[in-house]
Amino acid sequence: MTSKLLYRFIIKCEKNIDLHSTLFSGQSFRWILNPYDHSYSCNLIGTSPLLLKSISDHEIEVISSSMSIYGKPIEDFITSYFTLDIDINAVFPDDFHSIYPNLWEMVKGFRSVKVMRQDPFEIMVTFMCAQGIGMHLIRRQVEMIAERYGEKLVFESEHGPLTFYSFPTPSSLASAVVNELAVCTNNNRIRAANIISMARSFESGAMAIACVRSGECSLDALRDSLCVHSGIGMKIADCIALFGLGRFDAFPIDTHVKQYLWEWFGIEAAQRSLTEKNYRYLQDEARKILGNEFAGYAGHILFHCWRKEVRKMKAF
DNA sequence: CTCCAGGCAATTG
DNA sequence: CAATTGCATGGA
Repeated sequence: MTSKLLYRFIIKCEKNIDLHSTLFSGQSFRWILNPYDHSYSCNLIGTSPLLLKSISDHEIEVISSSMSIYGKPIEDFITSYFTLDIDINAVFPDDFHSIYPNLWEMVKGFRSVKVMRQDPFEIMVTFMCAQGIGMHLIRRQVEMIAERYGEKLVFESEHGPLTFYSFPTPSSLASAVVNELAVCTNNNRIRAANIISMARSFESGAMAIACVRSGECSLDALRDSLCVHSGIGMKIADCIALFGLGRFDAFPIDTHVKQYLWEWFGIEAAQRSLTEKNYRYLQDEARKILGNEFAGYAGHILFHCWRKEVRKMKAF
């Protein structure tokens, strides 16, 4: 099936946005970098492929065969997806730079990284694949899931055909077989079964309802409704809230966050293991430093800065 | 060879 | 409570 790319949009951003860092900062696992022209491409659930390219620090070129995505005009979708509506100056507390001047020198260069408002179901699946393995393997799993269970679309570009796979719908994964899905999940059958079970719940309504109400309820209540499902613990529930449900107050703590809470902020409890009690305690401590409203947004910028500047991690 | 990668759940002391 | 173990693979 081949169709032509028809529509071209230029999105203007008031603030600087670094597309590459944003798309490869560890929150999105399936954007592809096109080496020919340094554009980025992805095919979301039930949409036509999306091609993005930086025109300047303040402009993004968007090419799509459709005028809208998820029922929104492209401009509105991009603004929401990349949270261009969020004022970066409101993300870190006003006194942060004066309390941590040395840290701020390093962190401020990463403020163009955006936390995105991604699709809840896609985020659930991808972060359920992110347990105890490296970023490289996580990306491979998500790519394989899309190739095997998504819809194939081929577009003709000036450089030749480009093949895309949409992210699978909930019903597509709900009807998957454990042994076949496990091929895509690092041969981990437990993980595959958990994803199938979650997809069925999403399809039948329980998870969908939790998502619809996610903006109104407390963070604790939202996390509890997500943690009901096998394979979703507190960390992944917080990731779903932050990256998939636009809850920028959610503050997931993983090995990297744990490390910088000790190294940068001297929180001694961060040296101990992440038991449930300690996890909650560390979140409270983090909110004292980063505030409540954008704790997770700021935390992700710190996460990306830690991995790249301190750990010197090269992998996406 | 060992250790660690964006953990979770079940078991044991 | 806290600590340990199985789940799986690959790269440093």
